[in-house]
Amino acid sequence: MKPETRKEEIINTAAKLFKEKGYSAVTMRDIATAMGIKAASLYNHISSKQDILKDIIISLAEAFTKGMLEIKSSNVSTIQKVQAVVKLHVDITAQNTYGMASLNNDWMHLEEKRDYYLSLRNGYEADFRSILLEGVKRNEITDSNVEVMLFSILSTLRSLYLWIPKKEDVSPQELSKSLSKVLIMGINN
Amino acid sequence: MKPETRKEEIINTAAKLFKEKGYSAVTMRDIATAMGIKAASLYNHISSKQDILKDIIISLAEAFTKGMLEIKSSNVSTIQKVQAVVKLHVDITAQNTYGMASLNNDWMHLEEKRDYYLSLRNGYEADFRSILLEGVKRNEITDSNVEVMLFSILSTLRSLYLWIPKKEDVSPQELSKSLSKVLIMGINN
DNA sequence: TATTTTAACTAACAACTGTTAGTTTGGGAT
DNA sequence: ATCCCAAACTAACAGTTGTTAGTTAAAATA
Repeated sequence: MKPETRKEEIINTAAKLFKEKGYSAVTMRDIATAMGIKAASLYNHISSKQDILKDIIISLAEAFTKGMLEIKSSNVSTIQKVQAVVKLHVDITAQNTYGMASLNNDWMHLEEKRDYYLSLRNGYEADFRSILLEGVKRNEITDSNVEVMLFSILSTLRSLYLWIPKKEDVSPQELSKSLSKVLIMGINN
Repeated sequence: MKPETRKEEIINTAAKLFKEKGYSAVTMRDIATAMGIKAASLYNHISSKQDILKDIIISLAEAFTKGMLEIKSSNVSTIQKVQAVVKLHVDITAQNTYGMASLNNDWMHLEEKRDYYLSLRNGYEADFRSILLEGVKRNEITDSNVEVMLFSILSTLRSLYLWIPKKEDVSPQELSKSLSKVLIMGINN
């Protein structure tokens, strides 16, 4: 089913530890011990500690960028686009909750790739903002503070990695649906 | 106006650095250099690195607990209670954005005080949950997934520390108001 | 003026960090 | 049987870590 390579095993083990303690607090010896080997053996598969972080973060960031590109170019209502963004986050996060922790909290420790990551992130935010602005223009979305809406929705979606593991009984489909409802309709009756 | 003690100066400098790189990546020498002194000199004022973290986090966590206690015991509508919770977060965060970063991201490095922090945090969440449940019972709040509402609102409020510094032109009053509106009424038109 | 306190300093420590070099082991291909 | 190679190992490195001990200069107190 899943012929996981040794390198992928290292990356997944590291991501799990990074989520618990953060990148800087995890040592190569921690990762190795968790796998039952010695730290030096890790270097048969990866080139540096930073390389592990890069592999975790960049692939996720590119997945988000790719997903946003499809949503942006789709010909549907603004509400449907927002629902698609919610689904994108739920799906990617459900598949890799550990990696999402690093994406959110450890990106500043990317050295060479930091600027590239930030450009992807800024582009993503800009795309989402323009979806919302278009929705206001089309009268599909309240004409109040778009920045606040953007911030509120993205904050919630970026925190999913903390919450999904605690609610394993909820399927991604259900979660996307109820989350979209709350974000779009609010909580009042 | 602000007769800041040397100890407070250390704590504020540390909090700023902790926000940028995380607790583990900041060294005592980093903190000292930022203040123009040597690392060993810090120990005339604080007892350990962990002690700095504890001072940052516990005071904030207790401020939230205290604020929630007042809201819980106030005799107002559920919507007004939610608005009060939003205001509580905006006010505390606006006053100490650096510390809020540690509260959110570095609490796992509290050693002796970790369990105490977690008990405050869990109590806070439980109180907020019971406010929402009461609102559903009173028909003030949609009878859909309360856990999703709780998660969504708290995620947004806990991310304020990232957003407030970028929008310095927005006053806490305005922010509380527009944020409450988005969280309660949603974004649809 | 004499004395105590505050808050800085230098020097050093033992432990830990990421990483490299060189070696060994065992299984698959020739 | 021989070779190859992936993947583990041991040993060690140079630099960094939080922290302590002991000292010093200036400011506050007596």
